[in-house]
Amino acid sequence: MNGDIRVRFAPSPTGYLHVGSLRTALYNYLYARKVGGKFILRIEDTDRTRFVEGSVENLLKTLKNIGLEYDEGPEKEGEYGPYFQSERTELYKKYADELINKGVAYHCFCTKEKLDKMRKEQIANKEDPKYDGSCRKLTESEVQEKIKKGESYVIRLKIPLEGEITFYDLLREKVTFPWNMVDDQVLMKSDGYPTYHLANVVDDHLMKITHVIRGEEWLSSVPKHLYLYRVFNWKPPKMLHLPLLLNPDKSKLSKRQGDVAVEDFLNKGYLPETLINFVALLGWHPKGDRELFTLTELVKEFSLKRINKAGAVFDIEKLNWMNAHYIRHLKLDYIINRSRTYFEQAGLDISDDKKYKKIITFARERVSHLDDIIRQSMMFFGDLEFSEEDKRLFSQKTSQKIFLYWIRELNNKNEWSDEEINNLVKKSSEELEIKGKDFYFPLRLALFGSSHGPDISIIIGILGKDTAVSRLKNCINPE
RNA sequence: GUCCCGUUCGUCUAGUGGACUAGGACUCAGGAUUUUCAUUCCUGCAACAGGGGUUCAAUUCCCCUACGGGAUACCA
Repeated sequence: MNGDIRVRFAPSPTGYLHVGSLRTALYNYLYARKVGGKFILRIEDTDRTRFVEGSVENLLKTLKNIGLEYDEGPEKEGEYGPYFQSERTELYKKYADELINKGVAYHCFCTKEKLDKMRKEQIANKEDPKYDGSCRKLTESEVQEKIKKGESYVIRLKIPLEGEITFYDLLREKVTFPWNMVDDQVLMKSDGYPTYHLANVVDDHLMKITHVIRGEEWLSSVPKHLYLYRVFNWKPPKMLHLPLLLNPDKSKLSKRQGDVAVEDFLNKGYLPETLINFVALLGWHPKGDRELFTLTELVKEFSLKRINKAGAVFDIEKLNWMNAHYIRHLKLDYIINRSRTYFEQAGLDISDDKKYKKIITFARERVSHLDDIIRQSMMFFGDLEFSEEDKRLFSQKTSQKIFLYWIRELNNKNEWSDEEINNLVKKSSEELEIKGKDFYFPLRLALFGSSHGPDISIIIGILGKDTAVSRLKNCINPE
């Protein structure tokens, strides 16, 4: 029905996928899926000075890992490619020339040094820092002469000098900017690459983008963009500027105050399900109180109208809670598979499937991100280490009695069910007349390495009879 | 500085001109369950930025102030 709706996610490859960008991508994705439109990925790699080797691959991988599939983009060519701006420079040049010919753009030969100096003086004089437009006045022959001499130049847009522009943002109704606040934007840099503003407008038009959904940091650039649409005589897309994601101190979410790279979260064992769910709720909320959603459910619920206007603090505590929830409630096999890599990294042997499964069943209740699952499982591998205090507890008569009793009983059989172990717990406690803490603490400590923890039956179920017995023997006093 | 955007518990948010004693979630505190730990469950703490209007009535509409954020690059 809305097959003509086309949205895009247009990151620049400067390192990693930021969680803020993830949210932008997600909202674009959700909207496209909701209305049956197309979701396009375009790489905005026009700044070669900030380009980071490998970051495109990284970005594609992260998008894939998180489960956001695009309809057109790198490695998935559609009708409107290429989807790398660096491969479209001829196009931008063509359109920039067109603007020059129309008289709405001009060559500017001002050096960076000159511009920096101008800006500093303007600030010192309490003027608005702005290009003074000196190259606007150059005649055609002056321009040609400078070009012939090999002077480097940029192409600037001739922004109207007075009046104002009003446009409609899907979130905030009317927004008005006075033109004298808008600078003569550089369209083509001296290295022959376009700036964001030109490339973005040209590509959005050529790629038939109908809705631009992006971060609020672009709101004040809208006048430039709309002016470009006007002088090209193109129909502008609808615009929607998302509120920013914030640090706890309310500044723009940044690396300095914690993780912001999606891949880092993924590596730490935050599940894609969590990240999607959590980030979706930062600045958007469906009707009602529900907050746990799968991607598919989000698509069903999503509506641009319910996006908030105010910035949202990225609260790691709530992320942790949600991730812990998913770790506990998603399919066990899924968590088992996702956890494997952490055990491998730690060099722990998980070749015994049954044992490994039991460990995950136990440990998933106690972690909020998967890389922590190792700390919760260590005690089932290798030898336990005990403090002096632990050893004092072991050497108590009652402790020794418990250990001897259990070694003897356990050795009667090779396979023990949970129920049998629980019965043995009861029986031994009664027969030895040792109860509560005095009974459980030494036993659990000897088997598990901590006096607090799961049921004895769970511990022995994971360790197996042989390991359990050998751990108990280890705590028997020599005399 | 200037322009633009925003403002409900500490945080994410729901909400409507009167049903609001402002709802949910996270955190925190207390309790129940559990031998202990974790889980689970219950209870509690906690907000409409301030000031003016409009109205019979404003958290909800308008204006101002304050505060926060964004932009002000040959970065995106």
